[in-house]
Amino acid sequence: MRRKPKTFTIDGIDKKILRMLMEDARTPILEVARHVGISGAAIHQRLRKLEKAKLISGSKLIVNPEALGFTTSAFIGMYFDKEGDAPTIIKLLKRIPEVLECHYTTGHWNVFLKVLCKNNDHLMLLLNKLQDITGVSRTESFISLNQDIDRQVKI
Amino acid sequence: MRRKPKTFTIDGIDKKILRMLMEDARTPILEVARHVGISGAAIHQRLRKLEKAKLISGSKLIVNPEALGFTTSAFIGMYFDKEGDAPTIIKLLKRIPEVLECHYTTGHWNVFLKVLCKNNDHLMLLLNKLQDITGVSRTESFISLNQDIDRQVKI
DNA sequence: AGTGAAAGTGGATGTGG
DNA sequence: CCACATCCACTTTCACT
Repeated sequence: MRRKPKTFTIDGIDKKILRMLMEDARTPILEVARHVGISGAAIHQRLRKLEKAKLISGSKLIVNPEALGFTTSAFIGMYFDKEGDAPTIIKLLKRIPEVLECHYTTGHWNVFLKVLCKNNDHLMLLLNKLQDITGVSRTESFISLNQDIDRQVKI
Repeated sequence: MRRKPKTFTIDGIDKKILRMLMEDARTPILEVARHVGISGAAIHQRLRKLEKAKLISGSKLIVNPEALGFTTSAFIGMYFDKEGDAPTIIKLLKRIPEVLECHYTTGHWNVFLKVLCKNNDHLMLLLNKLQDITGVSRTESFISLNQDIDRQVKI
């Protein structure tokens, strides 16, 4: 199945709308309208257009993990015995809530995870759990002591 | 400055509210109310309480980078000549829009980046730019071929 | 594409249980 | 901590430009 080029031309007004809502998805449309200088109805139409073009894929409430006691974030590179084990292992990883991201990567590892734990003890338990998965030969982990940048694609 | 333990007790209703809004921050409060079985006013009060407790740190419109032509995501580990160069280098990294995340890490690297580029050529240019930063001695990069999991902390 | 207004719905708040 | 009722603001749609 061949797809057309998915890139979509958006103008300066679209950019302003997106930039505002990327910072706060609950900003009232009328406030956006005042900011960009067109009517609320026009903003509404543009948002529908952007959604239809799949440029907007939703909105999320952002929770602060630290307030829930999750203070240890880490990256984990995993080596598998066989490349072919990947689908099965990934299915298992999806069931582990501490795993926030899972990437297939080039380079050293088969997959690369971003995980979130309450503390170092919790992370140790998680590492043990990951290493016990059948088909996992080795893991390498890197604790994130501090995250200085966290943002989306620049519009 | 010593801080009290920031963990906060949230009950099952709070969890249901958060889970719904984490999937779609624009879900009407009244719909949440119907779902959890209490009034809209009560949901509103709980949300204010959760915000005051810093458990909610905002909401974001999620844009789909692929629809904008950004199809190459990668991780980059960076080595610095001196640890002390970090603040200066991080300041420069903040000005590079392709850098979406920047983590101080234990282990191999001084910092670890998540970047987003349009394609491999674009990534190459970015790597050159990063390597040209004064104080950067070496970089290692891992292209994410596919991301299978992307979520927030489990409530 | 954008405007303006109309109609419906949801958000915010205070009083009371 | 929650329900109910109120008021105001916002969303959504439509006819027109």
